[in-house]
Amino acid sequence: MTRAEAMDVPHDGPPRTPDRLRRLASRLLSQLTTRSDRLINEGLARADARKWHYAVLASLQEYGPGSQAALSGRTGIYRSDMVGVLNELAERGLVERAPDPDDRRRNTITISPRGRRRLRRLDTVLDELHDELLAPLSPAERDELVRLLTRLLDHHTRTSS
Amino acid sequence: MTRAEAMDVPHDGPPRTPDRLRRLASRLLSQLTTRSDRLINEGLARADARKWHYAVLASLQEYGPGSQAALSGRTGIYRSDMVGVLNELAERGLVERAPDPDDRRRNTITISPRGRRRLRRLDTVLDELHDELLAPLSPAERDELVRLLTRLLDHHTRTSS
DNA sequence: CGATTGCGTTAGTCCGACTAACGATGTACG
DNA sequence: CGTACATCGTTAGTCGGACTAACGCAATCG
Repeated sequence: MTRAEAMDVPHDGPPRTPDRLRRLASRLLSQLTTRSDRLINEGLARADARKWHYAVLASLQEYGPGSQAALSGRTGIYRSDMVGVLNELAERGLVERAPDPDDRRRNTITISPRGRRRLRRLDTVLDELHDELLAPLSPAERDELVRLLTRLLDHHTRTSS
Repeated sequence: MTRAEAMDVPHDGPPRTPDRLRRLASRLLSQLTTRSDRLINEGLARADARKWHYAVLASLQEYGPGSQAALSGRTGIYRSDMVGVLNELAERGLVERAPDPDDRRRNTITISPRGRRRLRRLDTVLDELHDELLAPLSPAERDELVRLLTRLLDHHTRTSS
């Protein structure tokens, strides 16, 4: 059945990926994400940052101070992991953690001036990295990709979360 | 700058995700992939399979028998992890592992008739799962998505691998 | 008041990608 | 020929991300 196709790859040839796999959207997603994550993580590491840092700073900048739980909701970072992220941000003076006077169970997290500067810096770092990530696509195609991904993600978050 | 936007969410409102994050292609990819992986893994688990099984079976079907190293190359599974996958497949009688007479360092892996049946079954399982995954998109959009992802993946595999 | 709920935190699980090292074999070359 | 080097299968283990369990403590509800 597929015996004929085998002729395309005489004996040992380049180890090509089966067609069935290459067409699989789920596989394309995870393979690409692996590469994308590596690219982004390495890029951010070079700037002494991690993507969680960016997520938290952006969230604080756009929606103002909030409790750790609130940040968790906005960023998608699990509250269990939030502790560590905030520790890292606080160490670097990008964020301030103060007890909330209204509800002493929670901390109020505030972005510092240095945090704002940091955020701006990370914005450009991420821009460059995404330029690399999306290099083969035209601006229109990049938009289209983002549009499609957004629709899928929205669907799967509303439908099961 | 983003001070104005804060007005959209008065005091505590629904924990909405910052714009900066929602537009980030890398973030869309990893979030979506998390969901996609979960969907696929659970679906395959219900059929007593894992995606690696499918990858190996498909590779054997399309390119014929091969050494573990060859399968590693075709499927993208690390050779370290290959052992376990092949054990699982062999346990289920989907695959046969025989020493290669020409080179006694390697095993030749062959798909069994049962493996072929299995592959056909998994084909339809995956079809259904992808229908769920891509539900919000029209057929044309699904194609477009696959096209875009493929181009990106190809670019990043040729360019750094 | 007591029961329940929400918050921050610690610890730890699970899974996928990936590295290191090893024994057994095969290949190249002085 | 022999020795150095490469390859294959395998084991063990690292690392990062997503996620669960449980706890103490403060607030809130009935």
